[in-house]
Amino acid sequence: MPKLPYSFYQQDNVTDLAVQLLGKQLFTLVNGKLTGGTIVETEAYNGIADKASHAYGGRFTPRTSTMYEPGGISYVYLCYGIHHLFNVVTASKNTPHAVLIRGLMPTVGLETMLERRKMNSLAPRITAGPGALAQALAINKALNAKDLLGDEIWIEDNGISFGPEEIVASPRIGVAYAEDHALLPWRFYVKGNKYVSKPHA
DNA sequence: TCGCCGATACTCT
DNA sequence: GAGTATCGGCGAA
Repeated sequence: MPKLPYSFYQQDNVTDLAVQLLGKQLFTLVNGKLTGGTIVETEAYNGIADKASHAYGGRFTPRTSTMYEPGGISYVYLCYGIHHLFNVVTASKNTPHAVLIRGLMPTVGLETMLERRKMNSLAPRITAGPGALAQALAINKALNAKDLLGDEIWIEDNGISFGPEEIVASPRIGVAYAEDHALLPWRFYVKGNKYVSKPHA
């Protein structure tokens, strides 16, 4: 299956791009283990204009500098001291847009994922939620700022796409501090899918 | 099945 | 020194 080209990642409209990522296949190859699945939940972060973004107001720190790179690389960071979160950097250089991947339907490397998650049997929580899927795919800071057309972490298009009636737009999660921007419907997920994180619809 | 609550360490002020 | 784009265990129904 073809990997998504740079032209896909460098689109300016980050919310459109977040919708288009639903149904794409995310893979990692870590320590010789291939794991991956279908993306079923995303959130858009709209650069310097978005109060919920780390780059709000043009904030530029060692951590956020990755987001200012041209679209087509990963942005991985630690949240709440425990969880790694995986984002796709989008748009062109110096436009710090990003899409957070929040939910994945596992298809490849189930045994490896169960082992990494310390689970005995398959349950939706194996990859439902951004911290959970990062652990299942062995995503950590070593995978920050990686080329998404490389051979450690990448996204493929296998032709799966969801119709508008299958996609739900809702407010983003955990960003209540973003005031008026907290209610923007920039979280997108596949209706009824078991691998979507908490608030289902 | 649902909702509450605490863990935990890194980043920036 | 404070705040954080979360998860999972526990108890109640």
